[in-house]
Amino acid sequence: MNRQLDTIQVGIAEDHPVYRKGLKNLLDSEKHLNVLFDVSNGTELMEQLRYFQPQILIIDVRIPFIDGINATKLIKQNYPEICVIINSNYCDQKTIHDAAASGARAFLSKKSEFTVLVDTIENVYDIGYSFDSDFTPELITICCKENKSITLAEAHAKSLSLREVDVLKLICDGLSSSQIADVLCISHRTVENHRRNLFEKTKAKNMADLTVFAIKMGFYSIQG
Amino acid sequence: MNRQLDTIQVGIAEDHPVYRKGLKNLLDSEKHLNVLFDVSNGTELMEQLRYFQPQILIIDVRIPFIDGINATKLIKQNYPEICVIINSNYCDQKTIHDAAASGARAFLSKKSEFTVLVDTIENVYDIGYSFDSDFTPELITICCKENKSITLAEAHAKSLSLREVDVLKLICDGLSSSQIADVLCISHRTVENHRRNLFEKTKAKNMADLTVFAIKMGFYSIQG
DNA sequence: TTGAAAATGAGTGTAAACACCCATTGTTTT
DNA sequence: AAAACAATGGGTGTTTACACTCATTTTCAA
Repeated sequence: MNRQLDTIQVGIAEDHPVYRKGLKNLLDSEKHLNVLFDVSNGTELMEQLRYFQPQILIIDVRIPFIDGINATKLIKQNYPEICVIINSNYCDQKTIHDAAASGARAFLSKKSEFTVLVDTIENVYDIGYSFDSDFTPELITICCKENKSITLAEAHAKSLSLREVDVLKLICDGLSSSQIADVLCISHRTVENHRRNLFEKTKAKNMADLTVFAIKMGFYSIQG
Repeated sequence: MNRQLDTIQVGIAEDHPVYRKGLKNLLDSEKHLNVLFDVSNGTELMEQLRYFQPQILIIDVRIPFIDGINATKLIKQNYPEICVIINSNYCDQKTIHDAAASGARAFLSKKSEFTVLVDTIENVYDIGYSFDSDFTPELITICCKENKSITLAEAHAKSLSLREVDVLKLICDGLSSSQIADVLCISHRTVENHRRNLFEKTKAKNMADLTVFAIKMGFYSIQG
């Protein structure tokens, strides 16, 4: 493997802007790496993948709309040649196991050094996976087998449509249905329909409940 | 203030290597900013400060050995001219309050855009602090000068009564006025009165707005 | 101990939320 | 070509939120 000749195409899905921008710069400054795109949520990720297929994807577990694990499942089904590296702040057994089961080729703590990240990318590119010694062969088998299957419809049933997210954010801004209608230039009846669908999908009982959901899921961010 | 002529010296204390390295690069690439040092924990930070005193310090709340809040207290005592910007993943009321009370000049969410970070650095450099609109100048004065313990809610025009907080929490649980009345064994008219007072004191426009306030101020906690 | 504020309760409204029903149009999946 | 779904819009209701008015009792601090 002569890396001098190869340039590895990388994609980033990460919701913290500074981390994302910083990581993109760091990776781009590596001669053999090129960042094809960087996105802040799961929906954007799936959209980008329609047009750009990097060899390596670095995905944070907690990203909005479609989380890192579900995104990985989708990617394994629709773009099986793309290798996903799951990146997370938390390294509990469940997270790591879920990552492996979803089809990720590597799990990386956010506490890792940058050189470890680069090594991981190279390992995944070269031999297809990179799990550290905590990973039993069974786990690797799990991640390499195509056992888990998830349909796009299933993922979308759980996730919200783009328009629904627009409405949700404006609800959290404290706007009424008619105010939201004005902002989005649509009928207030349409807004009510979106809101109705939001209630159905989120199982929220009212606006307060919906707001808590939005914040919990990262659709709406407190403090800026 | 002609920023062309000034180069602001910045220090970084952040335990996540990739974030730290990425942030350093991003800041260094700004013409008017220069990163004097970047460290991964509180002990290293205090050691570096013996030799290098940046004008601005960006400190993560959760760093090893000496956490961000205690480090800020030490810095306020020993290097009062250094302006600390507290950076955190979590933006709950307690964290923000602790940051302000420890003598930090700004609080910044890790979900903020890089441009917001740069703006914050410039604001702190120019006018000495940068808190969002929830922080009144009075609160900043109290927290920074008198070092008095005060909650954000207390700082609000009128603080919330115990009963109002009870009602606020139940609103966030998604209960209607009559459901809250049942839980608290009072009339739904009383609940409406409390809710009315809550709107007055918080300047919220509706339930969604009120919920955002409750979470922002730490009356209601998301992380179950 | 007196007066302020918290906590309680109510009458009468209007506006908004929320629950059902329904349809059309365009895109994407199968 | 058919099925599924997103996004749009509407009709007709009931319930709840929210605005403004008012009063009583308790509690706590000046």
